[in-house]
Amino acid sequence: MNTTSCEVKPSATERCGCYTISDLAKEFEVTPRALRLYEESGLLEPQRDGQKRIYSERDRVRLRLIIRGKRIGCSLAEVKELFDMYDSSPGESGQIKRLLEKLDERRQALELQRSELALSLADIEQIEQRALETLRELENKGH
Amino acid sequence: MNTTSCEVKPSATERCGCYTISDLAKEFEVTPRALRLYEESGLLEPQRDGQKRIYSERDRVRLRLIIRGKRIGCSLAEVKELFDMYDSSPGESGQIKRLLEKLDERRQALELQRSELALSLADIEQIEQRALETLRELENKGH
DNA sequence: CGCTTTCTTGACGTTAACGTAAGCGTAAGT
DNA sequence: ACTTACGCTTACGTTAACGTCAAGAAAGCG
Ligand SMILES: [Zn+2]
Ligand SMILES: [Zn+2]
Ligand SMILES: [Zn+2]
Ligand SMILES: [Zn+2]
Repeated sequence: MNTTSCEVKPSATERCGCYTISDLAKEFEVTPRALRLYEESGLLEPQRDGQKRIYSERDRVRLRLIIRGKRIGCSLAEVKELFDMYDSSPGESGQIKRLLEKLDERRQALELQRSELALSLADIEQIEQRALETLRELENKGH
Repeated sequence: MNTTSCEVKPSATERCGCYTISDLAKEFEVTPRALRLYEESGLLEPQRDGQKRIYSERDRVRLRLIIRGKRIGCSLAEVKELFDMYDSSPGESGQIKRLLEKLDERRQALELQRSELALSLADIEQIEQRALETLRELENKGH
């Protein structure tokens, strides 16, 4: 951010660690609308300078996690579930164990995905081979 | 199917290769509604006995492919695209080349997915390790 | 001062892939 | 003949994750 309205008043040489909504939107190639949605879904909690949202470094880290989660097929609700557990766990060993269970669930899902993905790649290879054969036959006929 | 209304009149010892909508629905654990949607989307073309749909072995094979496609994140539209190309290609070398291109596209997408999936698994491992450490510390304090 | 940009809060629109009836016909069992 | 099961079409409902306006507030600029 680094504007006059920024509370932090950093030195000239270093960034203050504040981001506007479009700062993060550009950096992560998402729209401001998406960021507001993530907030509405309880995934981000930016501070306010008047009405304007001010995102901290922590928000930025979380946003990275959200996007990573989305890319592996997690819904926003699932991401929130993980965030909540991770937030509330420090201290409670029960929560940590539940977190570990959730992680195991997700890992199993991922490994299932991986094996199906391998099958699909094999399928593609097979179709490709047959298509290549057909192509060669066609070219031989051409002579 | 193997009913009196079946056109095929197979011998008693072998199945005729006809399936009702609920036959396939049960076998693949999808609803009849889904099968009708796949038909509406141009992915299945069952014959009719009056109004009733009669699915052939070919339809069954396609259904398997549809489901496999869905599980790796293909939309119905993408599946249809592949079906169409695969159907129209026999003979046309141009079509075959386009098919090969499409296959390459999909493989690239799959391999991207695979690498992101690997990253995610690594992430999970890391969080798991930290959680386990925290857990051990808590248990040590308990004594 | 007006102009432009960037932000805000609604609120409604969109797409995919079905779910969920409503209302009716047909077939099999008893 | 009555019931139960299954199937059909038509059509509206649902969820997720945004997109797309509209209308207005604050702030920098010449
Ligand atoms: Zn700042
Ligand atoms: Zn190959
Ligand atoms: Zn039959
Ligand atoms: Zn481990």
